[in-house]
Amino acid sequence: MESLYNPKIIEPAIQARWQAEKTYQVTENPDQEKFYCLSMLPYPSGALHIGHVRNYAIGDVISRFHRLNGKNVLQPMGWDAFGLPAENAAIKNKVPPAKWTYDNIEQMRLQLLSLGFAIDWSREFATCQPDYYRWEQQMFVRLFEQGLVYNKSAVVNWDPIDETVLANEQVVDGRGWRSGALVERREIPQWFVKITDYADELLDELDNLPQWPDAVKIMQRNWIGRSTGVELGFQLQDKDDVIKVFTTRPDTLLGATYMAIAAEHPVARQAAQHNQELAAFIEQCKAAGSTTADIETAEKLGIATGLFAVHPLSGELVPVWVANFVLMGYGTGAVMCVPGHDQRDGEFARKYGLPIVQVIKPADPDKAVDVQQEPYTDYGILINSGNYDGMTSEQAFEAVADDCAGKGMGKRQTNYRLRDWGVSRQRYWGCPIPMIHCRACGPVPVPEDQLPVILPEDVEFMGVQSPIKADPEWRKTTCPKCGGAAERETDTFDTFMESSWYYARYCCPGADSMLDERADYWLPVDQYIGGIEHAILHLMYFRFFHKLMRDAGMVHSDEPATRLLCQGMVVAETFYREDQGGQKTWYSPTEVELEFGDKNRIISASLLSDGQPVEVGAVEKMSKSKNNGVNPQDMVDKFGADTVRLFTLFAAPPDQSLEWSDSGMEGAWRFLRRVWNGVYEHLQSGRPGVVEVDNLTSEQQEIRRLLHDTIAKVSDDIERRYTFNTAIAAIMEFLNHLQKFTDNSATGLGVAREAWLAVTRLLAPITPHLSEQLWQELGQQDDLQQAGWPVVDETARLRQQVTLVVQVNGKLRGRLELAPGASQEQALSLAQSDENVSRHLEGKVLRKVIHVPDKLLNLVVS
RNA sequence: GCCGGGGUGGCGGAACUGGUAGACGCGCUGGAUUCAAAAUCCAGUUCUGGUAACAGAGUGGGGGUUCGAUUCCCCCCCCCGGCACCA
Repeated sequence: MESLYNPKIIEPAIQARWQAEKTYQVTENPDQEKFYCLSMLPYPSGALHIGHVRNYAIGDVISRFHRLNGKNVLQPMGWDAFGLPAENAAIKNKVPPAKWTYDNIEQMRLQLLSLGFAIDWSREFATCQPDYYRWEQQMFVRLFEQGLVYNKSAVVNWDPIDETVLANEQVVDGRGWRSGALVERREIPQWFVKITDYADELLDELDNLPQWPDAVKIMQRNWIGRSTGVELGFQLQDKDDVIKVFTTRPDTLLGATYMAIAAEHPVARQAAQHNQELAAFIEQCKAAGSTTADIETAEKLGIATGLFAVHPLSGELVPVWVANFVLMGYGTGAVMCVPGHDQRDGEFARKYGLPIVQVIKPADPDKAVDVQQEPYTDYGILINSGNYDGMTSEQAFEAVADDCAGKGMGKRQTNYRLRDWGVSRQRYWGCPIPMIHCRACGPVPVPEDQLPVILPEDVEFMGVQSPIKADPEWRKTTCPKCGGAAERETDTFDTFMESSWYYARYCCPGADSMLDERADYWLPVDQYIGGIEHAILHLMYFRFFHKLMRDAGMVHSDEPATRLLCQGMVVAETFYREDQGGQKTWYSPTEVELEFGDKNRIISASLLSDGQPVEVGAVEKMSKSKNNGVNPQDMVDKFGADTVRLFTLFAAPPDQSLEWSDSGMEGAWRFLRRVWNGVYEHLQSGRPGVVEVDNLTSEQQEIRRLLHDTIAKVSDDIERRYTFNTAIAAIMEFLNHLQKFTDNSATGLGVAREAWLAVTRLLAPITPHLSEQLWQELGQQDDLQQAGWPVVDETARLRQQVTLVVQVNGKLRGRLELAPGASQEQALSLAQSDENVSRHLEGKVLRKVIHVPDKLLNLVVS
């Protein structure tokens, strides 16, 4: 055995063996329990970042743990290859998006290989390959035929200078990021998939996901936002139009004093034809941002249309306003406003001097309410509501709903905040939407035998215009229905489409249909791992698509993933200098030297190159723009993959953000070297003898007790708790004890051998290269995989003594060592004879004794 | 603005079901080794007072429940993620 730990030699050798022996390639084996461990597939940006390393290190620990426990573990990898960055890179570097993407994949695959993940690479694919996306086109065509796909106009960000649609992130302070033009809201026809048809199931099924984080389930519940209420019609005065609204508070209906409609509402448009002021306001609304955050943070503005609607119950006339906080895409594009009992309606009414009427009073008569100042939004008792006076809100809800229904003015309805999934993108680098527009027949799906509609890859992509939109030849086709000249759809799919079913395709490489029977063996995913930023959108589409595939008979479970782990971001310190113009230049932490003052607080930072000071910024998510990223490849080259893996797992629990630390890396490196040296010295100490567990010294018993406590803790931390940081801490703690155990008798060496063999395997999911090497050095004939995960010897864990904490009035005053199972009387008399405890009891009366056996004794005195 | 998460020593974090706050690691201090340095090893390290034993304070701030609260409840502050075209 080499005396020095040298990962540069052992890691590539072991990786080469894994590759040659296809160690991690798996096939369906009905006789073996399967475990499908999936990490979210990366976007091939060109360089692996620490966030990827963290994600895949977590997945690898879980995969390897279950492999060691005898399961048939599938851990695949692929590439989320369509998307906006490839187009941006193409413009910048004058390289076709496809070439840029494939080159990046090559680089990133090498980086992943050097980290030693137990991945079945034979299943790899990129989502931009026609062999992949053709099945998603087929799915879309079938959904269209089932009526689950429809076309409607929806708002996009329009850049009037570049004449292109911008993504939300391409809009900076209301302007196009390249052109600087003020961005407009514009409506264009787009394709939608009816996810709302599955809203109830997506909501209710969350209760069947006990192993998903509560945070994710709560966010999804709120996102779907199911509410029950009443849809009401307000007849316009002297017109045929009826404005429909939805309300969850029909009990407040008599308090409705005005209505608000969206700028895009047909009634608003019509009214604007004879009202210049209104037309100008509608134009102004178009110029505002379109995201929910923009709308809800913007100042609430409105204007009267001059129209009045008839209140469905009172028959009174209420004014109709256009307001910037009502959106056409939501519900009916109109709301009834009850300023006495709704926060936003109240603010708006006070601002524009609209009448406020109280119709609910608190059930508690002592509670003072002045709705002119502050709306009362809770349920209560009805007042000023005619026949409904005196009813509770709950009773009035039913009565009002019934009465409106009776008059034909409304109906009970379930409403969702969730909107249908708009899948159209006006971009080139995406999966072509397989539709044909025929003048005679309207939209017609591409027949299945003509799929896939292939995206041309060898294109010049110099500007903002999509090459398939710019090329009249690509568009030209014939209508499958009438045979006449027709045009292809030139929009492409939202990339969430590809990432919604890749997990299933991994199960069936090369299948000549979307999926085949192999999917039944592997699905559902047993463990899914990815960033918390995907808690709503991706994970909702992923669950939705699984249900679509289930209803198409392709999969036979209701949910795609049984257990979910969301990891936090990777953050690092930032440093910058600001010039006179306020422009910040960001410096990499590697270029900066820190000076520490009193209590090791950072007092100043300076640039290594010129010695001049730099400002210390916030600790932020690693990014190119803040120049605070760390290249994992540099770290692997310097310390080896095992050290990088160990540090990223040790520095924080997986669901919290991870702060990068160079010295922390060195600590991880030091630990692995201590493990190596420990095995080396153990092997030098002589031949281990047989361990007879009934015939051990107390020291030998103690080290075995600590070992088996450690095995139990590490197993639980990895399998149930996912706290890899505490698992590693427990191994470190045990190593500290093991190094002090210097019993070189034959039995002592036997106990030490048992410990080293266990430590090697406990570390195997985390530092697989080191563990495999040490396993061999320890003279094992079988490979580590066959030996499996260490087994806990419960009898070794039995304690002779436990520590009982003694408190007086809740304050720690002493500790007692006693045999487990001691009674309260025994504990109390021992405690009273303790010097420090009795000092605090002196002159006091014992009022109460609280005894938690083998843990704590609290003496309450006065 | 709305939804979700977080805040504990100089730093990353631990305390799993209401029961010893600070495990483990980093950093720092002192010592051993060395011609010297690196590396390694040993000891110490929440704060205040005390040689020490020990005492007091302490988990973002304020209040509450409890024999006992980092943990449960109420109010507030700050940071992070998401908000439907970044992935």
